[in-house]
Amino acid sequence: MTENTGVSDDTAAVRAQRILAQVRAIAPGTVAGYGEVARRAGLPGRARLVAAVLSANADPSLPWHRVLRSDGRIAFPQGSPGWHEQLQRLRAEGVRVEAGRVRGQAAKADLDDHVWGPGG
DNA sequence: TGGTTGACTCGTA
DNA sequence: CTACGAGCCAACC
Repeated sequence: MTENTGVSDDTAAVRAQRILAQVRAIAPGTVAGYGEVARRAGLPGRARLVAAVLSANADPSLPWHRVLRSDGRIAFPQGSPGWHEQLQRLRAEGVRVEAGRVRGQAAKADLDDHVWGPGG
C-alpha cells in the first residue's frame, strides 16, 4: 500500500545525519568538498544539501570548517564573519589557506591526507 | 500550491 | 582570471 515508491526510508533527518557523519569523518588538518561529502554520504549531486545541513547545524564539535567548495575556496563570501572563522579554524589545524583558497587543490582528504596532512 | 533562495557544481565564452 | 546559464534538490515563504 501506499507504495514506498522504492525511495527507501531515508528522511531528511536521516540524510542529514549521514552527511554530518561524513563531515565528522574528515580528518583534522584535511579538507573535503561539499560534493565530496555528499557523495560519501550516498547522495551524489547533493552538494547544496550538504550546505543546507551545515547551515542548520548547531553542533560546535562539528568540523564544518573542513568543508570547502570544489575550487578549494571557502564557501562564504570573502570577508564575511563565517569566512573569517572558517579561515582561522583551518589555519589552526595546519591547513595552508591563501586568499580564501586552500593551497594546491581542494578536497582530496583521504587521498592526500598523508601528503597535505598536518606537517605536510 | 507554487515561486524563491541557497555555506553547490559544471560547461561554455 | 571573470561572467553567465543550466542543473540540482531541500527548505522557506
